Amino acid sequence: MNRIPIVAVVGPTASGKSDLAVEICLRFNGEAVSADSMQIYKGLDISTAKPTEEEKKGVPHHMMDFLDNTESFSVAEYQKMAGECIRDIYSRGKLPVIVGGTGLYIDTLLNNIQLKEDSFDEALREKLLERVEKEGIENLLDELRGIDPEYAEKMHPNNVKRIVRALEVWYSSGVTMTQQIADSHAESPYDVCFIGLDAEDRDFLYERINRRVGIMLENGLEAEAKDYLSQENTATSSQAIGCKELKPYFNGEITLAEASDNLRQATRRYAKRQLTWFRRNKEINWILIDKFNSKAEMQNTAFEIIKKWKGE
RNA sequence: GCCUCUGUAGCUCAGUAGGUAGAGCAGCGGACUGAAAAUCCGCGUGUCGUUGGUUCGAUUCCGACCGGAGGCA
Repeated sequence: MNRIPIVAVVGPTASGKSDLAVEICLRFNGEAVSADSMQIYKGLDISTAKPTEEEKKGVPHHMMDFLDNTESFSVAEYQKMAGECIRDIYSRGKLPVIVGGTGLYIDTLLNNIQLKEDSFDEALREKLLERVEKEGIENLLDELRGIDPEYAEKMHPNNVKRIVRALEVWYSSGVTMTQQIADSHAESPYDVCFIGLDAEDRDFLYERINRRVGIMLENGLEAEAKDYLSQENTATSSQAIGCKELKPYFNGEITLAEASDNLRQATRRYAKRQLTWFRRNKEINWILIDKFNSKAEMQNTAFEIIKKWKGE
């Protein structure tokens, strides 16, 4: 099979992915495809650190800034839409460059994980969540033990989301979660060159995060959050770091200084979880951003990795 | 200069009637298959300021010194 070549730039927030992706696109005639569960939304420009038109340097960016924040979204839709984007970019003779920090989206897309059409039932999920309220989670976990003991074994009773989801899969499709995962593997139509950004010194990354949050506040994060909170919004976009942390400040419960500390901390923790996710991908070529004297030097290293992968 | 208080984890502090110590927060590690910037799980990381003394044994008792806070001059 003729696989589509793709470069994927991954890593924690504030590591410089967007920047590097633009440079890679310019150097290798590529177009960027965002893999970020929050940048898909219109608005939230500051809090999701979307690159500005100036920063995009004329490079087309896909899967970004297209969905109204009243709409919910999920990995299945992402996989479908991003897959179409990739084929389109490739058909025009250009290199698709995936860039983002949402590990689930990236793995599902690039590993071509097969998600069953009929294993998804939102109404059923609501009912199961009601049952959790009424009967308690232990009951549902017991039920799962009878259906899919292997998966239930791995579930902690506090893990309501996954227990409910496992039952949802069973009752909607008649297939256990364990079986669904086993059935989901398929050959990937992509030939991927993974580039991961990280810092050797964690504090270096955290400093960048702290600074970035400060800049966001200077650039009007407060107004953006206030505006966002005044609208209706879905579960998906309301999970973004930004509004959540500023809300108690708007309600007069904490000071702005406390809110911005919380904002920094939430972002640091997010970065840590992203690293945990990406570290298990052994195909990633890691670039340590604090080992370079200049941005150009770091970019060059990435270029070399891509050239080698292309066989140039 | 004298007196008093104080020094224990990255921070704020407990504690040990002498048997090398524990909470909160911070932090670290992991999981993740249709909510994923979400959600869940696990982990104290320490020359108990330094140095002598008493003691089988000192973070704990005593002395000196160093650092910090306050008071009297």
